[in-house]
Amino acid sequence: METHAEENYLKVIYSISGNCTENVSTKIVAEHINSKPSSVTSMIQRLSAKKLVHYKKYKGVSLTEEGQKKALQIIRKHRLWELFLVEHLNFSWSEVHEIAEQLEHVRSPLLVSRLDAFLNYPARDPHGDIIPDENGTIRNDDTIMLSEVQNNQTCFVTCIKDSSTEFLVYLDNVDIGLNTELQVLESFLYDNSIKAKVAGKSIISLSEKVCNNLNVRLNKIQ
Amino acid sequence: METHAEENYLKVIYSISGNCTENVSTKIVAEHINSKPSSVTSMIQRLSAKKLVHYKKYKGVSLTEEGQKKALQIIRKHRLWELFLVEHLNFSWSEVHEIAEQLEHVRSPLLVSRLDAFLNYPARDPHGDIIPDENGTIRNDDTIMLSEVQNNQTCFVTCIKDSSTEFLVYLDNVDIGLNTELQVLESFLYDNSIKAKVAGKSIISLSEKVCNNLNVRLNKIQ
DNA sequence: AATAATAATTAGACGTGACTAAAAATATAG
DNA sequence: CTATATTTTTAGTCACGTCTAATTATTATT
Repeated sequence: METHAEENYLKVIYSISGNCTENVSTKIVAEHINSKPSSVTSMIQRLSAKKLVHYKKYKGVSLTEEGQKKALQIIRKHRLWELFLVEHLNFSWSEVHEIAEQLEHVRSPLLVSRLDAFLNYPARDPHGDIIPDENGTIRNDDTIMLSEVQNNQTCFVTCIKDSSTEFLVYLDNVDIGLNTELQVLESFLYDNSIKAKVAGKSIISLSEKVCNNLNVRLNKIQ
Repeated sequence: METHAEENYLKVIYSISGNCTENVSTKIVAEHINSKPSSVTSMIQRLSAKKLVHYKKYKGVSLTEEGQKKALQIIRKHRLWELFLVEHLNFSWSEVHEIAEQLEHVRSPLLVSRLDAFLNYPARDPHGDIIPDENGTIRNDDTIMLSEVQNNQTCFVTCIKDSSTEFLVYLDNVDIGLNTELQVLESFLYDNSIKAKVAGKSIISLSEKVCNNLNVRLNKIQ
């Protein structure tokens, strides 16, 4: 049984390292969780004692199988609640993150499966992220980063990876959302920015950071 | 801004003393919250410093206006979530308490009002308790305790005051639930138990404790 | 390879919230 | 109205989770 804080650490470590479970530095975790490296170290040591992370002093941290499973349970809950909030309580997709951060810690396996059923066993949350199943499995898909798309190819946004308010506000401003069509016109090696046509209308420039935080699919229908 | 523990104390103090905000002893609070009197004292002192309770050493504790308002906000959330769980996620009324204890601490005024709207501004939760409004006001009603009903009067259960699993299991067992018809046949001064006809069918004996924990209404339709 | 810069860890402190054991106050009984 | 029983409070400890400051490793630079 994990505390809320422990659950948050697992979730953040997962979201930084992804499925590949590479080693993550104390500093990066601290930045993501809005705390200090020393706090991270002490928590990491506790998680290590619980065998939820692999940890070697000065060598960074990675999730154990067990830790990853727990992280994915939290992420599953987070995404199910987000979808509930958007679909049934009329929240917009940019408002739900903070509330879901709280709801994700509610402990009741039955509640999660009932919510899943209520939402009709959804595949993705309102940001387009795949919702892990009860076992923590994530269905494969053909999604790539916008930065990987070739010139003149057209693609569709499937996932906003960075869920910071700043990014969401930016995207609203340039009229990019889930399923928006993007045609890559030019890529600039100089700063890895691209020029793209948004929804067949406006032409704008997108920075490297933006391109790395948008996932897209080349074929329209999934 | 209160912690979860503080919120739980406010809620328990309210549910012991009720709207009359009478003084409550340390020991009683400790029993309700499943902790020790010394722990209660230290929390009470903190709540007192925050001006959420009136407290004089050795004289018990009562909620301030502010404290009562906060307590009612928590109770409002608790009851709204309980209703949501029963009406939309197919939980039975005896299963929801524990989950609602967690959901009630989710902090988001917008979420509460959206949930309220989603549930169509309900007046009562699945146990028959009145749901306080946004201002913490509880609508008056004509509910009395079963122990106050005269012989040969017929009444209908409006509220199960004790929400312990033991009591709920007991009620299931004797086929008493919300809105069940009860006809009081005899009252025994010896132990304040009564003999009653349940739903016009079985005749059973109900202890004083049971009679004090069931609220009823004399007219059928509220 | 030695030094400077950066990152990670430890040490020590603090607030929260609980506990036990002991002391103080209040209530009850003879 | 004492003596006893009960309740309440205080004192001291502990785990969680955070912080700052100081120390130790690692990495980058020259």
